[in-house]
Amino acid sequence: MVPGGARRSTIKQIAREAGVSVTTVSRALNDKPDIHPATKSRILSVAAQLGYTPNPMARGLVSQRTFTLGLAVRTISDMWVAQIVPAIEELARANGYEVFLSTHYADPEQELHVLEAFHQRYVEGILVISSTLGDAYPALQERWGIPIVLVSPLIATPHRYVVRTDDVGGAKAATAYLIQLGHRRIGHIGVPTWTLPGRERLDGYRQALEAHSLTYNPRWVVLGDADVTGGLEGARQILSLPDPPTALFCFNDLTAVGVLRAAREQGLRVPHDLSVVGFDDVPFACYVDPTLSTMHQDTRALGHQATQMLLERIAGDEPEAPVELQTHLIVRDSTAPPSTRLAARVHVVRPKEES
Amino acid sequence: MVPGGARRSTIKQIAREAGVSVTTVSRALNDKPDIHPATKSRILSVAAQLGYTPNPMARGLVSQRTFTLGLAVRTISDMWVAQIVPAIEELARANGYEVFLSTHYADPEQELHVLEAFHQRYVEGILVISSTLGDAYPALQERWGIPIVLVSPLIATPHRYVVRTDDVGGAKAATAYLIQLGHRRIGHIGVPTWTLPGRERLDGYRQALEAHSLTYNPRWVVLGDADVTGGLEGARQILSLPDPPTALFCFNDLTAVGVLRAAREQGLRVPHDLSVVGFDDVPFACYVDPTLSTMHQDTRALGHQATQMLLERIAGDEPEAPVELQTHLIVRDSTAPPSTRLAARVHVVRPKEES
DNA sequence: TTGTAGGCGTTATCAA
DNA sequence: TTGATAACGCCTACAA
Repeated sequence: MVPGGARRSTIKQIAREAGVSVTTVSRALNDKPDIHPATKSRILSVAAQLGYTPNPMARGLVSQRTFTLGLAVRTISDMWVAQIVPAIEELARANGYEVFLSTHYADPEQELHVLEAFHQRYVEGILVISSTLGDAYPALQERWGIPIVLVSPLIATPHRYVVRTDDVGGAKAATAYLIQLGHRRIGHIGVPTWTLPGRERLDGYRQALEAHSLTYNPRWVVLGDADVTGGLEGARQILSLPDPPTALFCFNDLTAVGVLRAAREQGLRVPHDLSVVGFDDVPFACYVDPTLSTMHQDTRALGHQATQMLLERIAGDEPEAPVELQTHLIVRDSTAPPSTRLAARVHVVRPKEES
Repeated sequence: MVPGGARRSTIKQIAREAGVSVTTVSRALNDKPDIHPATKSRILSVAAQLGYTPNPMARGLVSQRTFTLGLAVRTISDMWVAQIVPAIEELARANGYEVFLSTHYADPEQELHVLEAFHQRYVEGILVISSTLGDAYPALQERWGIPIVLVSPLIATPHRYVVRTDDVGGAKAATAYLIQLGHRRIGHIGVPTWTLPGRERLDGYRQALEAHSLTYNPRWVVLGDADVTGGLEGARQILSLPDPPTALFCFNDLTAVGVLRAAREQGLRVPHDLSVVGFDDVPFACYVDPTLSTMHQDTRALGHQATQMLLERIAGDEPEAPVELQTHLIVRDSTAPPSTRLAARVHVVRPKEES
């Protein structure tokens, strides 16, 4: 870098310039009592004129604080995550914290690396979205002496400090909604049950069926990847059954988009021939065709609450935990009462020349 | 936090434990010469056993280094950005740097705040994606004494240190491709020209038309927002013209998705009645229906090159700058040779366009 | 090959 | 109301 511009002013310089001691400068800068208003304002103006900014390292060295948080996410290229992150960053920043961001790609080994790197950087607290370390957190916390808060863990964990979505409830509500529309044959495109959300959304789905005395048909349930391809393949499989369901509750909006494609492949019109409900309510849910009915997650609240919890714990308080946020149903165009395929061919809802 | 786990070991403790001075410990830890292999290994094992991690603040205080980078992005909820960020983070981390992430929402005031916060945190360098401060960077760099590197600035800038995409070239290639398919009436759904990408993609579009002796029809160009709604509204306007184009080159994939919806609204089949080309090649480009032909941007390279440039400048080197990365066309299902449907709606066909 | 001493910029504890 | 002075943890001359 160009030399010359780099030199920073210190309290020592301010002290010299203002004709006082560094102690007095420190007092003025930190709004401490026992200082004459006149000297204080003089010092402040000198500081401003010198463009002084305190050195966080020097400060941290004595105060043992870094005002830094670590944030580990599975990937940033996930719209659900991408909505949570800014909420965290904003609240952290509003409290004087800066946040280190890192990706763990749902790999426990990588996650541990990331967390260790955070610890080495003396972060004051760690936030993990879609955590995969399960049992490890209480011990890590204890060992490192810093609080760890989990947002929607991917794996079940004994850790108390968790902010998550009520997946069971959301899945139940989504399924109940389909039942209420009149569907009796409802399938589920899910993800493996070793993941917490996968298991719980499946559970919610089953509970809703049970609550309405509908029998659970395992052939209407396919567990695959939590992306478009997963939804596509799962739906292909289910829709080629001799007795396919008339509605599908999908793990998330991505899988729902895959289902939409599969339906199109098979010449099924959504929602007329097939109703589809997603989960998450990511931004593009209202851009696909048809727009997606889905369970809305308040990602902003998720981020805020988690950060809040972390900051409270850093402050030494004991926040209420765990926190579970509710979802709510967003009805768009991918759901409707069931009809038979033949009837569907009579009504032309949308011009659809293909197939 | 639970007390007890918090205490960190220091070189002083290691020194005591190993029966040497702190200097010797420092030497051992930093691979300095002039130390007996035996003492070194003894010290190292003590350090390991104590779970020692150097205090970056103490270290930074003397070395004047933080090994921290600042990364300001417009928003993280943009798939294009979300692809660049991990590339930056990975390379930074591989070089021992941690990165602070912050959002500026394309607001110059907020961006300045963010950059100032970075400066106050003593970051060693700053990366800005979609920067909006235009003229300010050289002065900020000079004043703060730290390098700033821009990734695809939103606003034209005299700043040298820029890594960007060849927008003109990409737009030209996209348009040329449509021409080559046989289209003679090609429109553009763009964004305002006070943005650099907006202006350059429009320029590229016009250059391609000119190069093929096609006249530029201003009514076939609508500038709006760079999102789905922008594309939707722009396409509605253009497609309701008495003589609409048979192909549209869109500012990005989002606007292209909007165009797809508008086409559907009007009962137009893509690509049969209307060809659509996007820009960016974000992941969902191959999930929409029809899948989107688009100009691929190498977001990974964008992030890597920018980080590389920044690290080199931090190291005192003078990297080649600016860097411009090429795009390449991805042909999917949203483009085809023109057919007669829209042409039929044209009342007067100028002979020139028929050729 | 090792150790001593000084300082990085700041805050905290005392005494003046 | 102020100012020495001693930390905080680490590094780097310089001395031994």
